[in-house]
Amino acid sequence: MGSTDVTAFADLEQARGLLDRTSTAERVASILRDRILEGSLPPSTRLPEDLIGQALGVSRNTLREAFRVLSHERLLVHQINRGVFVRRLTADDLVDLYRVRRLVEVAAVRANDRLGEEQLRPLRETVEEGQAAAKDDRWVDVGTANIHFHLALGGLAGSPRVDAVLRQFLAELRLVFHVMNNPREFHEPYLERNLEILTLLEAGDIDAAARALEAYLNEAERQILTVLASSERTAHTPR
Amino acid sequence: MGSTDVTAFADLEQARGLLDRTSTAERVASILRDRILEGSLPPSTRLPEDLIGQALGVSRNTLREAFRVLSHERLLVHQINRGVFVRRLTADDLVDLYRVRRLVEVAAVRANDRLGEEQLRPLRETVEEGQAAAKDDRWVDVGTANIHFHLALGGLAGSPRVDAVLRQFLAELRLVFHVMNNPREFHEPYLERNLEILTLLEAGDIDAAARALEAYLNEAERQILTVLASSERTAHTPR
DNA sequence: GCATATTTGTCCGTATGTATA
DNA sequence: CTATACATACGGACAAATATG
Repeated sequence: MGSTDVTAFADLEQARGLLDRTSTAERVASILRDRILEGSLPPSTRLPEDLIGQALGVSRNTLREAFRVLSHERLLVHQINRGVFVRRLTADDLVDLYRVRRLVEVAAVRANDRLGEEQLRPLRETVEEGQAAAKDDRWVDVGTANIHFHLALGGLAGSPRVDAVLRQFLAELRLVFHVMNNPREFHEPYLERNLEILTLLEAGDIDAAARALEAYLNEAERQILTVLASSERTAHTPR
Repeated sequence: MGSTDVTAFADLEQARGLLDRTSTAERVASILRDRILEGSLPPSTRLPEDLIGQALGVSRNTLREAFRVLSHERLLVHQINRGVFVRRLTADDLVDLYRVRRLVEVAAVRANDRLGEEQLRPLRETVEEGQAAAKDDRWVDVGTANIHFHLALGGLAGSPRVDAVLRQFLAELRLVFHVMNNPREFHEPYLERNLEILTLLEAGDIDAAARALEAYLNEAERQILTVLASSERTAHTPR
């Protein structure tokens, strides 16, 4: 589309094109964020300033700025005089994340008496995104589409700030998805449940959709919690 | 407790005591945050790195780390190659902030079927905090107590993350309170309304309390919006 | 438990680019 | 349009904290 081929490197030079309206620190944060969310930097990974700085070709100062924002996003934890690590979620974190999801997503759905076409469209699109991924056995992408569906649900609140916080919470949640080592088994069942919620919303039954959503969240929480509990016994949190 | 007297300076040396578990950047962020929220750094104020760095006795690198976190908290805006400024809220921001307040605070209240004593206590304390401040004509403190009351309402969700985001949104909101130049006229009426909400909660009428809260928020939004609209015509936002 | 190596925290100097009087 | 002020980003320095043999 642009000059030659862009898809190859997802690195620093990426956004260096015509509109360089972002600082180096932001670009670095973006790269690290992607790496963390896709799982190539798993929880508890240490990120030494020297190493990462050289790998990305930026100075330590710039890198530290990027670390600050990712720490604020709760994707990294900053331990003073020890460095930064990829966050490892505890069971408490997981419980709290589902608590806020229930609060925010359900409230967003209930914020509407009925839904117009422009509100339903993103929901349909993300459901289809998941179905398409499933048909090609791209189960990790199914998980991503699932997150997009729930972001779209949150979008029903019609609030940029709700969008932002929900996006951040769902990103945080992805940190724990990596412990689910069978992505198909984990993500596939939710395809149907998302469709169910969508169908209820299309039928105008907001209340039933909200209750289905709540049930969905409760079950997902319980499912992850069992896996997480067993994995916490083996790998202990670094203090 | 420590060496001599500590209460005098609220500056850098503040937390330098026994437990120096915070970095300079965090302390700087904390100082600037306080200055912004108390209004001594009003919206649109520019914060040149050199000037502020010298004033606080920190290097520009450290200061930039602090700027990053405050930008992420939406108290500063970072304009590339131009520097950072204290955020000036637009009418859209205000509308969105009240939208999320309605969503989060009301949902937090409704999250409980009935309230126990440990849940009511912080609500009572913050109401009393406001009444005490009013009796002494400390109207700015009345505003602070009001924010504390609503934080306590959000606390009914029982979620650290809800607490954190609500705290941040209410901090952001304080940016606009400064345009209300008569703090008494602005804050005094809410004393009674907070008490009303508390009384309903004590009576166990969650639904009525939630509706009173919603009405409260609608009215406050409208009130600020009129003042803000007139002030926006005079002082224009710097792009 | 100690001595040493590594890494972070913080500062400074400086070159380059960008915005503005 | 030029001059000036300022932000961006880098690299080096060193003390203090932490990890390692």
